[in-house]
Amino acid sequence: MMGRSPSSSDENGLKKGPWTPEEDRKLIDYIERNGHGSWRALPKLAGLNRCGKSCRLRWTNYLRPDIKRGKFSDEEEQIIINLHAVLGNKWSAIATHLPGRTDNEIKNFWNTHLKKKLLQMGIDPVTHRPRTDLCLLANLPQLLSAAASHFVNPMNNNSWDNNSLSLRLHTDATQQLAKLQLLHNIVQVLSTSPVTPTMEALNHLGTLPLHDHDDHLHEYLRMNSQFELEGLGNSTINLASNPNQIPYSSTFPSLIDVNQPTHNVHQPIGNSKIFNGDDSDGNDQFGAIPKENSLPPLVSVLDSTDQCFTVNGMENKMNPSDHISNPSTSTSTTFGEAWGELLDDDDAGDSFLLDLQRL
DNA sequence: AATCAATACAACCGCATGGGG
DNA sequence: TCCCCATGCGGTTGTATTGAT
Repeated sequence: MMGRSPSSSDENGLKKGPWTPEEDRKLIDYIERNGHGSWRALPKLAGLNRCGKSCRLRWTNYLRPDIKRGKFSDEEEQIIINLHAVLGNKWSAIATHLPGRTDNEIKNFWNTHLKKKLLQMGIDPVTHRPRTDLCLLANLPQLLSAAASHFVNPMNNNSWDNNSLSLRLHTDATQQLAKLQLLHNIVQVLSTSPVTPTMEALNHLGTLPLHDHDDHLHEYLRMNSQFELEGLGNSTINLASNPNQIPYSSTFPSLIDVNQPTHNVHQPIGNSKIFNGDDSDGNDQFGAIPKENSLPPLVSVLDSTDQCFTVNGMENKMNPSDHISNPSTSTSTTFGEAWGELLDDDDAGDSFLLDLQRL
């Protein structure tokens, strides 16, 4: 299709550049009859004026019969993102989790689509952590919009077939990773924002029931915001900045250690093993997470007086008590309900995020 | 309709790795 | 232990295609 000039050839007179249908046919015919054997010897035996390496690449990246062609599904996309967060640019390792996809295809898809998508979500595609080189508040609507689509439950997607149980289970695990990472991003944006209503909204997290399967979320929220989530009722939410606060990363690791190369830095959540492929021997896949990875402490609502914030150059003044004292206000209620939906893992996301956007 | 820029992706390059002698 | 060779892998390039102006 595309590629190098068809007229190019190397110093040995071997052809380079795009393959012709005739060359493809010769290569396929030979391999189907004889297997590839020695790639170096293959071109001569197959009647091809190509180097063995070129033949190998053509076969493995394009002609192999088990290659799955066409667009990446949402599930595949999610798996790639989450595996990349864990494995870094180990395209071949990622490819082992996506049957029919080549490392080259995944790499190209990452570079042309997913990197940009993550950037739009406010996530650094290298570290998978929130970007700090932009005005996060200004980008919050985009972040939430991206999150809304991100949280659409893939289990309800018709694209699953009956033979994809492994992929489905895998996605389930990576989905949890994705959620946690995105929650991390959102909380980070909210917690670093001086805008009072976001803190008010976060207050209502404390009233939410959590589900057994959301232990990680539970722990994440606890460590990030110092909420007392269990048996909270109407008890006070401690949002105060605490100098002794345990960095969440020390007990609940970020998915990514921004300070380390991405290929050897990641910890599984809790003790769970998430991936069962080639890289799950656990020897040195998961390293320690430095303390710099912690979120900044949240601002105390209780201590706050009138707070000023600026959006798009306009100064606003909010009295947090207006919101805290009235939990029935629409933003508070919808945030809490929606957060519950999010944690409920069913119809996660849309209403919650839309409500959050209104804050 | 023409031009330019952005995108997509096959293919290439060069280094890394592992096995055999 | 060292060297050579075959293959694997990740990064980059080059060009056809698509979209915007």
